[in-house]
Amino acid sequence: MMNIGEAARASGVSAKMIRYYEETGLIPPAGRTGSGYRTYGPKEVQVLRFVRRARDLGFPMEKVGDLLALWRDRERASADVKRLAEGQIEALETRIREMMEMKAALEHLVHACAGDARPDCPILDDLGGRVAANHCSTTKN
Amino acid sequence: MMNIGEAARASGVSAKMIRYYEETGLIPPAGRTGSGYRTYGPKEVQVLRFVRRARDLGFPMEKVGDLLALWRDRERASADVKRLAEGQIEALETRIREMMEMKAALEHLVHACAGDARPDCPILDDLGGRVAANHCSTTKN
DNA sequence: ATGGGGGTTCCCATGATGGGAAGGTCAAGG
DNA sequence: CCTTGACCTTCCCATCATGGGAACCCCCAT
Repeated sequence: MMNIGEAARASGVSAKMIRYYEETGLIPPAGRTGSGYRTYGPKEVQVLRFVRRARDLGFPMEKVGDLLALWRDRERASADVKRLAEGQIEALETRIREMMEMKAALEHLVHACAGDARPDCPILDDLGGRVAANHCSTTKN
Repeated sequence: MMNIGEAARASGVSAKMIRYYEETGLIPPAGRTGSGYRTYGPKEVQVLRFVRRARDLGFPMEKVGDLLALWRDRERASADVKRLAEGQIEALETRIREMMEMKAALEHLVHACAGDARPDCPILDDLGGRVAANHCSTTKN
């Protein structure tokens, strides 16, 4: 039996987060020593590592809860797990796409900017809503 | 002169956010009518649109503040603006990379999961820290 | 018994946004 | 003139996941 600090080190989840997960019901309340210290055994540490890995894969806490429930349910269908994972892949794809659009727009602007000591700057012109003078207009035709 | 609702519609920034930007000092305090309503002219709306576009490009509020300062400074060097934009591109790249790694890991797991009615699931096995039996182990040799 | 390194709870902050309550204001129409 | 509905004001709370820190208690080794 380990205390919360040891469990944190063993699982890679900070003590702060362990308490938070418990408070929000993601994980069941840990046992307590007579003086109120939380205690963790190997099984609890495994749960924490599970949570850690799922979070590392970008699952929001709520989905981690769903995954934990499936993990505990020996009657589960692997299809349910797969669905969750595919949903997460889609969520990631959406965010990746959004960020790549931002990046592309920025690269376009950066490309048009001289980046020297002069004040003229198509980046600011664009942000300010100006038409960017003569530099590849948005309505290309 | 428009009130905050009209300015919100004209700029694409919600009234709530306009007040927040003012409160945090990102934009200067708006003028007020005798009865306390905030008033906005075309110039103020342009500032709001500037903020909106910069946020759409993923700049955090702090950097938006920097951009606004450069925008207002007619002595600026475009190199300074470009540096900010390039920094933002890097920030985006980092986050994109992280998410693509998550996505790749998930795809790997999803690929290995039958996704049927049976409970056996390499996804859960992996999250639980098991070695995934005989299915392309992590230490491939 | 004392000191240092834990543990415990509770509150606050982040970043950017939305929701909502309580109360004042404005404009249009009866 | 008064009502009504849409709008404004401020203030508080919630999100999501995480960290910081205060105040206090506990355990072990010296």
